[in-house]
Amino acid sequence: MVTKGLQTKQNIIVKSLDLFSVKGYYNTSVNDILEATSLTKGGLYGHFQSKEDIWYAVYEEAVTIWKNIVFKDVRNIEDPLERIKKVLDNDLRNYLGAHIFSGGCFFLNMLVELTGQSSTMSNCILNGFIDFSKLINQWLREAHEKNMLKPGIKFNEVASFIVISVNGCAALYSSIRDPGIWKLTLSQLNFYISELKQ
Amino acid sequence: MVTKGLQTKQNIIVKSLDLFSVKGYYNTSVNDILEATSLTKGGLYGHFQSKEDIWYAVYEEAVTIWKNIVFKDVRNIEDPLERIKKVLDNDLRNYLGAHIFSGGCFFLNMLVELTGQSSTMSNCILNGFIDFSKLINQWLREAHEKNMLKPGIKFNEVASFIVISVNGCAALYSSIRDPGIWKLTLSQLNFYISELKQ
DNA sequence: TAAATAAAAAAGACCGGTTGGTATTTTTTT
DNA sequence: AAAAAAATACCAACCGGTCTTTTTTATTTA
Repeated sequence: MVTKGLQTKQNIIVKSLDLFSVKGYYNTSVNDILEATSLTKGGLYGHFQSKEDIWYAVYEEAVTIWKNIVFKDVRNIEDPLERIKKVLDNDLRNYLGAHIFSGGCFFLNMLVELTGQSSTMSNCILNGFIDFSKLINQWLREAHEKNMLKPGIKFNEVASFIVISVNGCAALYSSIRDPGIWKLTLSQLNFYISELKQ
Repeated sequence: MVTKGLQTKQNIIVKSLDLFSVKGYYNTSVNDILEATSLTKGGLYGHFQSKEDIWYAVYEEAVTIWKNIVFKDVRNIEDPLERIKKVLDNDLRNYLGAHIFSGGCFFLNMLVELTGQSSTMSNCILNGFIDFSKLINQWLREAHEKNMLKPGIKFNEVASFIVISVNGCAALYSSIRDPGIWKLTLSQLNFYISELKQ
């Protein structure tokens, strides 16, 4: 059974996620969260010890949401390169382009804001990107072992470059808000991947 | 002759540029600027009317510095594709990789932070990126007119994709601080551009 | 060249409002 | 009736910004 308290806690997380993605962590005040949740100080601080604690809960929630979207209908794809293309399509079309978070990509926004401010928080984000890059790297190696790639391809560099491009897209799309941005990124990334094939 | 006041004003701009690039605009307090410049409230507000006014002056300064680095030894390059490569090399190696601003790329950091907060300030940054993209677009068209490119290349998409990738690189490099990041971006971007040739 | 003076620059005290966070009391669920 | 949840009042520190006074700088005059 879901108690009232857990419902409230979840609501704090969901509302804060939206606020953080739009206004950023530092420029979102605890008061903003109180307004969004119709709570008072006492009500909020009964569920979390600090604003930073809210952020960690928000991060976990964001990861869960992101994974559900990005890895949808992916694991069953045989061709590793097609698998990568599908993940990128999910990420740019169904995550970024679908405005899952009002402020764009929560992770990119937070990485940029928190770098140089809080190493624990920014490392949290960074590790997520590194894991994502490692997964693509692994799929590229799989493609290589199936003799699908040109010789001399550096998997880790390609994987990092893909993650980098996706994040650059997130940065510019959040600001421009023209679907052409993620569409062009998708098509150029597909071109780039196709040029890896032999 | 350079008066004392102009020296102080320039110092405020330089110190604020560094602070904004590291801590961000909102998380840099006027007090931080006072500490960095060894000024007091009265001394600072004699030169600028508001914190936002400081930001605009900082932006102008950052643009000047960036242009001087990125367009160094570029205009005299005949081959338009080599010209693009040189600009990217300057941007990633001599601007981003050389830590011209302590916090990484001032423009990317500000775009992410200010989007959704101040449309006037974020548009200021955005227009800079659009101009940069237009310039690359123009050079690509030049390459096309010299029959250097494969048929069917969409110049504006390629130009946007290059700007997007460079910004993604800035986001991740600021956080990871491993030169491998901008080096790999450079090499993959060069590969990508080489695949545009016929 | 040195003193006088006008103007520029900087100092410092102060303002209302907001920040994240705490402790206690009241209300609502179990 | 016990426990969980929420409300309320409060805190010191800090926010961006203003105003008046003092100090320094630059210019003029003797």
